[in-house]
Amino acid sequence: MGVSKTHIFTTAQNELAQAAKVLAHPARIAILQYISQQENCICNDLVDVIGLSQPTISQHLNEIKKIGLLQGTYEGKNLCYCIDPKRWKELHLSFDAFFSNINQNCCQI
Amino acid sequence: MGVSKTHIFTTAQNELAQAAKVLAHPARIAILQYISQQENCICNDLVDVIGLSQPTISQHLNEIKKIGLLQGTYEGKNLCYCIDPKRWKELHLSFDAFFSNINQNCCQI
DNA sequence: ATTATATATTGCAATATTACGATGAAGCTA
DNA sequence: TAGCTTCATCGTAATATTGCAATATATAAT
Repeated sequence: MGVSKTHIFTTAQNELAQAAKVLAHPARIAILQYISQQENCICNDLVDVIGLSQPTISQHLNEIKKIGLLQGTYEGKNLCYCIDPKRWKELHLSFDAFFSNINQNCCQI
Repeated sequence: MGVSKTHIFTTAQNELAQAAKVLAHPARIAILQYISQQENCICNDLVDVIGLSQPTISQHLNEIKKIGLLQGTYEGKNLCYCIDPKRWKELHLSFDAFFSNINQNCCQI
């Protein structure tokens, strides 16, 4: 089989899992960390900074873009990728809500 | 190739990605949410609550256990799985630090 | 128009993940 | 002991992910 049974879970559960999946690769963590620290940036920077090939970086950027974390505009021949701060904040809140919701009294030993 | 080049990233980046990978499946989100709300729980509960087979639940629990998020003890024939609140807090802080670290001035449009 | 540079897409190979039936191991109950 | 319950592990099939070479596309500069 190998297919995730997404239909048996809630939308919120699927969305959080989807977001986590984007963060579930060190290259994408590194890319997001780098981008979030720049005034602007282009893909070619990332190839040098991260150390993966240009097609691979492009694919990772695409994954990040899929969950709306990037906003990009062409400036001349260079593509300027930036974090969408609104979406970033949304995800921050989602993860925070998930981690905040825990019963600390669960069978302590 | 298909192998993640973990060696070109920092330990922190790999660890955060590894933690995110555990959250990158709706079943594991659901399991964690369920367990964190219970005083204690057994795998058989989860099979009914989540709706996946017992071996699949067992595998998911194992993934969650790998990053130290579960502490479990046998109580009679039943296994009592619980969240490790210390580890939970650690991960909460890691994700929080990641999301807090953003330069909001990045080329806004 | 031609060339150079930057990014996207395609195709493919290697590996990882997801899921479950079958089976095994461990403990309880009678 | 025999049967039952609970959970882990094995084996296997389907699908997803990761990575890159090759190639395509798009803009800039000459």
